[in-house]
Amino acid sequence: MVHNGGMTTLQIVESTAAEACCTPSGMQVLGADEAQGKAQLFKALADPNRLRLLSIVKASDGGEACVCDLTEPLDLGQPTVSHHLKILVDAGLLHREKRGTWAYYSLVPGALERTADLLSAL
Amino acid sequence: MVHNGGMTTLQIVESTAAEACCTPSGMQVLGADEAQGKAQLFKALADPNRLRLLSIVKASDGGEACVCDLTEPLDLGQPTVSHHLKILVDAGLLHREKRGTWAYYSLVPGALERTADLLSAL
DNA sequence: TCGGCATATCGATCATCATCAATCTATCCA
DNA sequence: TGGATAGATTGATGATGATCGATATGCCGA
Repeated sequence: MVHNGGMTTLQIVESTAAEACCTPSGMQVLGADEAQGKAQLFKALADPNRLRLLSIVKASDGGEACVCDLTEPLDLGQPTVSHHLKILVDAGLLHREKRGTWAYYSLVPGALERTADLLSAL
Repeated sequence: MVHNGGMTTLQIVESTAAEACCTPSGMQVLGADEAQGKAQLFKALADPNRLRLLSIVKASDGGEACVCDLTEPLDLGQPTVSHHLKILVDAGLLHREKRGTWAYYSLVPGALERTADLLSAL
């Protein structure tokens, strides 16, 4: 609100869900739909155990780890770890590959960097 | 877990709460305390309305905005906006300056960039 | 000093989330 | 084929969070 009686110059840019992840060129401030999608990504990062999962996977030999690698260091039950991994996969941060009995998780290349860019581009 | 019967090579590095935000040089994976602190920061970003608040403040004239600038575009009640702003201030992302009756909020310089760096450095 | 305005805080409510125990599915091996 | 193992799914529970109405605080102008 401008206290000299003038109009505010802010422009709210709305967008459809389909284009929620690509930024319109003329955008001034984040629209509701884009904000929703980006918040979803940060929600995936807003848990200490999920941050540790990403860190352990990144530091693991070969850049991948299976669930049994991740249960012990986090001191969580296997279903809970599996649940967190699913959230990270759904967010596009982790990749899941099943080989035989084991499921191997690895970082999606560039995903963390793209997420970081979201912040600078806010 | 290494399936050839050998020991795992992962090292968990713990740290006290006091040093939760500075990364020890020899660190391999995120310890529980560091993860806690970093998750707290991402929690502040994990809400679409708070992302829009940051975006509006950043795009505002002079880089600052008061609560009455922010209530209308978000279509939220004033107490709710005030609540979100407090979370962003507590997270170190926004700065609050009271001038007369109005409270002006502005981005903490470099805060978003530092948060982005947390991701690349995971 | 008083009334009005901007903002903050409080208390309650409803929704979301993290976690676990139990169970299910799929794969491997004997 | 049957048992064992890795991982996913389900259902329940306790905790955390977003939102609002009501109220408190603090500042300004008459």
